[in-house]
Amino acid sequence: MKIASFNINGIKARIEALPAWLAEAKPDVVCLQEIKSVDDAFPRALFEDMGYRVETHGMKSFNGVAILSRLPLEDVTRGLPGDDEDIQARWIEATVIGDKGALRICGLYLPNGNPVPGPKYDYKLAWMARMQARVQALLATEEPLAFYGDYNVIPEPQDAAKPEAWVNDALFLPETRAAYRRIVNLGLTDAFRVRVPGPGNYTFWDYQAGAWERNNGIRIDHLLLSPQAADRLVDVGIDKGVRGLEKPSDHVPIWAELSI
DNA sequence: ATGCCATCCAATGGATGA
Repeated sequence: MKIASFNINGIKARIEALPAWLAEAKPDVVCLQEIKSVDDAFPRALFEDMGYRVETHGMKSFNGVAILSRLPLEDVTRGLPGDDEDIQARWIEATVIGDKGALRICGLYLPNGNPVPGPKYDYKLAWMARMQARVQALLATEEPLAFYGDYNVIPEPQDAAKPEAWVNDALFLPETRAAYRRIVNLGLTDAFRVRVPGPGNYTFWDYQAGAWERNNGIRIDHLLLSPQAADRLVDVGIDKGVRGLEKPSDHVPIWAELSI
């Protein structure tokens, strides 16, 4: 199955670009971030008519995640465990039923965290600790797992065109990268990085200052796989061309083909 | 650079993003 992650920066603004990419890329499952819509306002029928089941976890104005799937979904849950006070819509899980087995997929929109220091950065680090606990709990099942989404983390200097510009940013601070490594080091595989070494692979280009035209990008959207899912990894890619089309998101889709 | 662009909501600007 081909599974993608795409931060669309608003479903209303991407009402043409998202279906166009789906028709071209034909993913079986897509994790969306920043739908910026309440569940009732999400244009479900548009995607159902294309053959996708639609599961949303939205809120007014900001954040919001969703899973679109042409394969059956079971046991959909919403929200990242660990803080009943947290009302931000950033986490959704579902079990996808493939031809050769099941995959538990978690779609996530990890907090940005800027400015640093401050409550937003504290929230980011606390959220990452909660995610670490959730990943650890799921890994105990020894089932194939996929954690797809916008991590708002630049893992290494080679993941930014200008790493020096990010040294004081919440996406690249040593404490952020260490928190990200604590998650990866539970035993997850960065599906893109194990297949494509080297610099120059980005998933985000700012709208400002001609970042796209200058290829001033960063790699912050990641596909992390549990050992049982990584065993099934067939191919990966970043659909970079989407960034140059009409009315694009500032992120582009990233995908992996798994033999499941 | 501390917001050059974009989005959303609501109001003719503010909050947010990365």
